[in-house]
Amino acid sequence: MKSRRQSVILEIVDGRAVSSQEQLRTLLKEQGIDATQATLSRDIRDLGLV
Amino acid sequence: MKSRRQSVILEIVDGRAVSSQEQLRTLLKEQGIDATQATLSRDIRDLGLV
DNA sequence: GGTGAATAGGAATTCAAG
DNA sequence: CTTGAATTCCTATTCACC
Repeated sequence: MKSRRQSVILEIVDGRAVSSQEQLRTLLKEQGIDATQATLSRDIRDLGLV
Repeated sequence: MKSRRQSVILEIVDGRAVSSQEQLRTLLKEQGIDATQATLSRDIRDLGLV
């Protein structure tokens, strides 16, 4: 689910500095969320993140 | 010459918004300066540009 | 020390497909 | 409308070479 994934992304980014989409991918996986780099790229754009 | 090239880069960037190193490369060429993407990447780092 | 060619690396976009 | 795989695009780095 997109909104769930995006809210977890915001939590992760809020807590620590994430330096790459692949790292974010790993952190999301630890939270039980699987997504590809393409999807994370879109989420980051949608959320207005750097 | 490196310093000459870098000062022209600063002039170009000051005037307009440059969105890629290839575009900068083209603009430099119009000024008679030839350089590769690798060199421009180093110049941008040296000049502290984004 | 500065440079270009080639390569690696990361991110955005395309192209089906669900 | 959302996604993953593949591709494309852009930048940084490596590896000679001068």
